[in-house]
Amino acid sequence: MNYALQARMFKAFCDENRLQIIDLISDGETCSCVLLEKLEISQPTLSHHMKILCDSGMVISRRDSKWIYYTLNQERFDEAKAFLDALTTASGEPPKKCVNT
Amino acid sequence: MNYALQARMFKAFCDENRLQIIDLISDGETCSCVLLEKLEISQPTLSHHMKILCDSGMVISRRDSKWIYYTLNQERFDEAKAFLDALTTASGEPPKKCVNT
DNA sequence: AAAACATATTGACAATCATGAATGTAAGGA
DNA sequence: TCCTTACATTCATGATTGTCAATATGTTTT
Repeated sequence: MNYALQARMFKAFCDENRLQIIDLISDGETCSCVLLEKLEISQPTLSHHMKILCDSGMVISRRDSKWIYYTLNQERFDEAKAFLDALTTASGEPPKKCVNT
Repeated sequence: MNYALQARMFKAFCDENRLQIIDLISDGETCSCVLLEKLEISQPTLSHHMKILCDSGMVISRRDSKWIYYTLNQERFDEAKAFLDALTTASGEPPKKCVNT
């Protein structure tokens, strides 16, 4: 099994600014300008993080004339949690003992 | 609120090799040598990943004479899942609308 | 004490990443 | 058409990361 996709998914959660963005968006659809107001980062940096969040599928964007609104993709978060559950559950295989006696 | 600790926690899940290690350990206490046998990485690289996993608190190590055995710290995984739940749940604050009209 | 084995640390390197200044693009208003 | 606003992209830079060879440390065996 290859874990590349899941590793990529968790990269969305590896940056404090992205975690704060997710937390803000979790309260409801949020405009870029509100995020920019609350985070102490530049506009290009915010744009960079939003691209990562959208590419990872965790966040969905919607354009309304000049503005862009973001929402959480709850399905993907559920997938992340389900993956963590599956990952940490014994998969039937008995734990192989140390190779050397 | 500061998300530095949580961002650090998720870094444990950001590498495919570490995800595979976690998956292997989830079947039961596992020796370094077994991990080294199953992963296609060098011994120093494995040691590096185990250090990250232990420092993040997700994995616990135990020495038995020459060998070191690893187990998952299930509590920490539960914390991670609980954090994801809290993060993606509306925190009461109504979503602030776009600053500009 | 010496050799063999298991794991950790150091050092070097290439790759990725977060950041912001400058610039580009798209949309609305004058 | 020009100007302003909102966001994206490009580019450069410093920091972090994953990797392995070489070496060190700790443990058991001979």
